[in-house]
Amino acid sequence: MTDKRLLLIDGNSIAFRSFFALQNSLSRFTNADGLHTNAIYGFNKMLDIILDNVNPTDALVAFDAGKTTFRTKMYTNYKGGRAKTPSELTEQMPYLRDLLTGYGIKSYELADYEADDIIGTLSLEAEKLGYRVTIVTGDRDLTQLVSDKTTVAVTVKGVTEVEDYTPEHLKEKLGVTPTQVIDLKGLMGDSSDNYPGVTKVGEKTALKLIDQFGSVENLYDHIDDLKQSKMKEHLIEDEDNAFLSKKLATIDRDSPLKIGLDQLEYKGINEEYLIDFYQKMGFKSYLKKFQKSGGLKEVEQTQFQELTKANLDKAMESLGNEVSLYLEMPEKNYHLSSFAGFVIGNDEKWFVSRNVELLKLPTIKDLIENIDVKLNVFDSKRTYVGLNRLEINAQCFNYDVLLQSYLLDTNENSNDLGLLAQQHAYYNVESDADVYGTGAKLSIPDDDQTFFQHLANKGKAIEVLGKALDGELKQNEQDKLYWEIELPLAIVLAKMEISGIRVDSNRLIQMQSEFAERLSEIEGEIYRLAGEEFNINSPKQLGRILFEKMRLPIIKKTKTGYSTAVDVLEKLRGESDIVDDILNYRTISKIQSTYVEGLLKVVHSKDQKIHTTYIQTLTQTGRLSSIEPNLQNIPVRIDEGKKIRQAFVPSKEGWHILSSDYSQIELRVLAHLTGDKNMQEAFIENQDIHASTAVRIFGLKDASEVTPNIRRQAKAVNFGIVYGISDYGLSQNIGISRSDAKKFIETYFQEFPGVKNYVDNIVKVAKEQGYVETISHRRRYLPDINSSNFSQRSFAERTAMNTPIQGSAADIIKIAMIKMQQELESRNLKTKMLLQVHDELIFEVPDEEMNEIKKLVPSVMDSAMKLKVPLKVETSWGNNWYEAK
DNA sequence: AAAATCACG
DNA sequence: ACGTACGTGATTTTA
Repeated sequence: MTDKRLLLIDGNSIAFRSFFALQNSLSRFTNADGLHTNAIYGFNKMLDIILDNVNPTDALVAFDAGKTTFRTKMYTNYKGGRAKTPSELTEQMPYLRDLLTGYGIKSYELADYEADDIIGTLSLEAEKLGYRVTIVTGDRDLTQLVSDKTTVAVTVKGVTEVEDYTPEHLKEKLGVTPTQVIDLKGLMGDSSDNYPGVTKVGEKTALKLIDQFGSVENLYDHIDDLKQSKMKEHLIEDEDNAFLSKKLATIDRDSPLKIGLDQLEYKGINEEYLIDFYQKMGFKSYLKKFQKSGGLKEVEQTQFQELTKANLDKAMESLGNEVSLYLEMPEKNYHLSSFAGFVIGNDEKWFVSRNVELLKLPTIKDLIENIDVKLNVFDSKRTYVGLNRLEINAQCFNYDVLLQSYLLDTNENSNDLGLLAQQHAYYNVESDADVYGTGAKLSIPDDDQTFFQHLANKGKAIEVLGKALDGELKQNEQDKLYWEIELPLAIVLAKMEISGIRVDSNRLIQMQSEFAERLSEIEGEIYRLAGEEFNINSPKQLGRILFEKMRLPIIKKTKTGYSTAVDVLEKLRGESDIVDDILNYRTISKIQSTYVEGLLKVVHSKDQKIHTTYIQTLTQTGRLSSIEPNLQNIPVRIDEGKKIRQAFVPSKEGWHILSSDYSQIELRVLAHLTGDKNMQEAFIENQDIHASTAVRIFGLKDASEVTPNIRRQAKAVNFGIVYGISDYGLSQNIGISRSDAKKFIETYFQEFPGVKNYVDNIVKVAKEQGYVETISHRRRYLPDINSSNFSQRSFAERTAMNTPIQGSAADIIKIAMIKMQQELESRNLKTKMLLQVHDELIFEVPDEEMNEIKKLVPSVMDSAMKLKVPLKVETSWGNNWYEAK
């Protein structure tokens, strides 16, 4: 006897399972080279679980060798008609072999044979020698191999859960013996392998027949015993098929392998190889395991010295005119965060301290404020704001590694320098998460050595990466984008955040009690109509009331139950008065919780202002985003919500709020990018663009024939074009049939041939180069553009159309903001730029500057970039944001 | 942590 | 036949 345990894995089958299990997150699983990695990741996960369970002494992963096998010779249609394997999976197959090498597991394939046959042959051999065998597959056919020595683990859903088949389990579940699995397949056939079996005989019937006769052979020996039935006719007619199918289903347990059991020893993981592989694949979670076990390559530690008052002057003197600086603010919100310490230095000289007060001392402050000293940082906006809070005014930022990385690839924007460095193949700095912990456990180490070392490593990482990424930006022709737009913008944004916007808290508090009163009224009415009290905020409970208790028609379902979203409720309006009450309740409670109460929470008590944080390195298109709080989605469409804007007031008595917004900027960018003459003409002649679109697509004589409804439809078409149009989307949006929507789009493309041409071309460009660009060479990669998955590919195609439009509009307003800030400063104006809302800039203006500003702002904005059509800017002002509209 | 909903451009 | 409009963030409930 032996205590050997052999693990046999059906490689193709598990790869397929892994791929499809993680198909929804396909786009999240790509490495730096754009290779998809979901199947590899899933395979790895499965391996870990299986190895842990089986603890094998020997192991092998068997793969299918190619398209043709001895089975295709028997039956040409074997596995015919199968959908082609998605290219996203095919490209991963070679790397699976590398993964297995890293795990110390042999992989094997044999011409003319399938993985099943390899597994069948080896398991039989092993059984003879007394091994225990475990077979892992996603294919239940292999259960024909189970025995008292061999278990077959079939994946249930995904790859993490398996069902273990033993002879007993097989009997219990299907009532058959292992060899009868073959008879079963013979009778029922296999649609995925494309062999027929007997007509109209499925699993149920086949099991019944096997229970009765034991085998296909015996069944046909006694076929006359069956009483006359359709089934009997089919059995007789398809006798050949039954035997053929049985043969096809039979695993060859004597295939001519050129590998023997003695070569399958499971050697265990090759750490160095696997770490290298994981780094190539970008598998951070797997890499982490090694870090914990201490197996990861040693981080090269940067030398440092603690900075003190005593050595400060000499230290700064040694640094020259380019330094890297990292100011550690552990909390996310840097307007409020504590300061944990800093590192400053270059080359081999790195100085660290926990005491940020040192930064205020002359030599170091002078260095940072010296316009000739270049500062390399990670996140210049954060650093600027932090230093500003210490009353230090940073002057000359140079490399901002976060910003550079984001411009190179919008997805590489981690706020953790260590993680971001990894994405650029720099490993000599750990992630903050590893050194400081995360969530509730986040804390700066008490131990100086640990903390200082990490800071020093960060300084070095910035120095090395800043230079490297600068080179990459040049290669991509993105250097102007970085130096002339994004880097200067970071400081403009920092100044806007620091200025903040004054909020009249008393106004909000007054609104709070008004809304509270109305909410409780509506609440009472809803409870009365529903006949009971329940949580109106819970879609689940609301769904039960509306669709079960009150029996309103079900319009739409979500993953978890009934949908109660606005578009559904709107259709139910006539059914019961409760619907209107719910809609009202929703509107008001949204305003109350998110805006009235939400904003009150983030007003700084010190200055009665809100200081948002703009995120410059997040969106896929180049827009900004705004958090804590989001000041880019303050209500405006519904008057009740819009009143929130009354609480946004100037910071000084007698000043006004002024707002300027670009009119139709995205359609103007579209007219520019597409070069469409008809569209350009409309803008050059300053026509109402939606009306003129309506004239064209509805074949009207002139604008006088455009009714509001027709204009509304044309407007929806224009939006559709910008979003990457589909007939379905348009039909849903304006409530017309899909075929009508299709006609609209066709007519649109006839009338605007330049647009049609652009749409076709941009998709082609995206497919060829893998990314699209804005006017300023902002880049967005589209890894799914060649996907075999229709919906992923379609999504990528729509984003290919939309991103250059939305992104170029973002470029334009960013340029305008930089010029605007320059003008305000060079003219020594007191006016402050406060907010940006994608196509709109908001200022607070002292009365004496109003005349100048109301001309200056639009003129800077409309001249920000020269397009083939004019840019149009509309301006208004008032005592608060509500009035400035 | 994910899902549902709804606020904005 | 597939299953959709593009880009965001905050709040609440639920698993």
